[in-house]
Amino acid sequence: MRVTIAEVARRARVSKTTVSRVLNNKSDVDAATAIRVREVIAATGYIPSAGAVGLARGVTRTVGMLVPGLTWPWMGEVLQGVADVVESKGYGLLLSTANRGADSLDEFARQVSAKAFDGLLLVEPPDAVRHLRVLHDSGLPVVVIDDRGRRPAFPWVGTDNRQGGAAAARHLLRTGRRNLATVTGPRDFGCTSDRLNGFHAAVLEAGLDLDPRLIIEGDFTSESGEAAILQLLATGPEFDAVFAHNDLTAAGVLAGLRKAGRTVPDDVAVVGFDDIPLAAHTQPPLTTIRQPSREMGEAAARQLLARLAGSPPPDDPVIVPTSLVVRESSSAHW
Amino acid sequence: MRVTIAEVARRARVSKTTVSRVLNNKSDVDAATAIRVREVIAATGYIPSAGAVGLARGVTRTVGMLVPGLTWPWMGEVLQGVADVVESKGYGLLLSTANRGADSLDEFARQVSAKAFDGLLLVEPPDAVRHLRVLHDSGLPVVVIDDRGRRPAFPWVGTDNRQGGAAAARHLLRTGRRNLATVTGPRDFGCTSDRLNGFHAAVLEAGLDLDPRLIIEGDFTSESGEAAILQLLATGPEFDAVFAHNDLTAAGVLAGLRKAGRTVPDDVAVVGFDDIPLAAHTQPPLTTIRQPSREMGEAAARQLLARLAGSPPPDDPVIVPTSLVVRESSSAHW
DNA sequence: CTGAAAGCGCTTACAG
DNA sequence: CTGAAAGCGCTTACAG
Repeated sequence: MRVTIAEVARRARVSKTTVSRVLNNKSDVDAATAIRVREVIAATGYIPSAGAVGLARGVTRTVGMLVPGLTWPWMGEVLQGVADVVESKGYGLLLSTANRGADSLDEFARQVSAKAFDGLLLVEPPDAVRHLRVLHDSGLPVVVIDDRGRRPAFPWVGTDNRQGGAAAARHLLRTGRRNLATVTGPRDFGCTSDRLNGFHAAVLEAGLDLDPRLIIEGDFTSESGEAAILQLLATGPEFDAVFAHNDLTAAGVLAGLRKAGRTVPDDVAVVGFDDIPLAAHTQPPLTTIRQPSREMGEAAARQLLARLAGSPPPDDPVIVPTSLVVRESSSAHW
Repeated sequence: MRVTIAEVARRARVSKTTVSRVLNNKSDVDAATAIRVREVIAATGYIPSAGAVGLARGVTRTVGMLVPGLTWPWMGEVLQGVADVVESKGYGLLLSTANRGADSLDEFARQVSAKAFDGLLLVEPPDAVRHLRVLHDSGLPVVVIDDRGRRPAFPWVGTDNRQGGAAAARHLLRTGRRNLATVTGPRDFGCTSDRLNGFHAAVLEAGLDLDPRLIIEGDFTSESGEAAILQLLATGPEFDAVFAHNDLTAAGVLAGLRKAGRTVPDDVAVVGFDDIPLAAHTQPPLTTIRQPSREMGEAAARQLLARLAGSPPPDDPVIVPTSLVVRESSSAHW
């Protein structure tokens, strides 16, 4: 039989009110009484029922997290960042997936309405916009973790895609490359245009320009990277470097170059984006722009918990900077 | 203001009892009354509070999941498998991490005691044994997802490591390899001995044997794979194939062979274990024994939900079979 | 077929 | 410093 507050009260010969007071460290309890109650608590191993506390207080000490899918390469890092701060504050983490489309979103909307959590972390899903109305209406605190570079109506944390694109260009130029090709992400993603704009701006800054024929749209898969390279080699002008908008695409670029007999980095340098685990194990290992997934998770969780603790929503998004990770796919051999 | 059952009852001019009945599809409600109540529910968007229902029913419709860490390469697949079945049954998933050591386990034990969930999925953590006592005592239904090949005291789902090891050996022998080296996982992991035993048995079956000098203990990191190869090349007998006990180690093996100037697969064939995303992108792409992580997650979740629905605990563990994935690191060029 | 009442396990004014 | 009582939002005998 589970021990309840009533049982503890009985054994300590006090009221439930008093037990509740020592449980919550209210100051006005006689020292001796408090000690007696604490002894009973320790002896019985009593832990208040989360559900009952939640109902009485109107708060669950749980945060929800909705992710588009769990198998994306950087999701583990994001989750770990979130879990670390959420757990260290004694909150629970209720995880939901938008993996099964409308069904999952409906199920999720139920959880929101059922007040199953106090706040929500949202890793921006493809098309949840319609469903997000529920969130607004419910007045639930939300922080979005944005991997797409859209500008949501909620507080959000993102990374500096523009800056990352610029860093890629500068690195390539610094190591002597002049004819830069790009395999982008899907055109309608905000991060794609940010990465491309930053890349372009840095090239202009150096007094050079990008050849539009060397910009190919990909879709973030390695297949699209390989296809882009084969197309460039067949029909495009010469190039001595490729900036791929993510590492998977870059891996495809590497494969395409290998098939075509081009050497990396001697003939062509390759730079990716993300720094997923894969990047260190391609051949050659991939130079890339590290996306700080874990830090983004941590920052988002911290921001949400701050709101739950009463802070007002921040005016500005949190932007965690990218960083350049140099590996062999771009090292200058000259 | 949140709408409650009382509000619905008032608007529908019935008692809360009746509303509760139609909510839970009890049969004995007048058809017309039921319709009226449903209309009010639809009009107000009423969803019962999860916390209140849980308190009244003594059940949370949430399952807990404790994982050693979120950044392991195959964890995403396991999580997705679990999430898919848990969500499809309308359960919530409360995720906890043992990442911060004793602290996290304590925090987790509190959640268990606080009855925050109805059942638990446990991805076997390094040393949670001591803490697991809480679980037993609490009478909480538990299913463990076992990546270590230990034999826990709970119902569990695992994969057939022995069979996987055997498949690796048979594949290598079938493609003409005769001098088989192995880089194992840590010696005290059950999966290490299972994989090694299966491998060895298949070799014996073919009328051959393993040279003990060609068996090196690794620790599941790519560094250990690379180190093992360099050591073998320096001091060991010749070999024409390597079976690494996971893909990360295999990636290190590939790197070591490359540095030593050995060609894969011509000089040496390499087979890994797991089939993490990396495996398709090494150079050459890695032949490996696929560990069915997602299926394991699904199976475990299904089993747990069955128990929550009243099924007795199964006598036997669920063993999801491995499968051989042939890529270029082992294709016979002869 | 329907409702009043008790109960789930807590917290929180309120009164003393 | 302490306790009786009401309340959080549901469900479930019980009675009719």
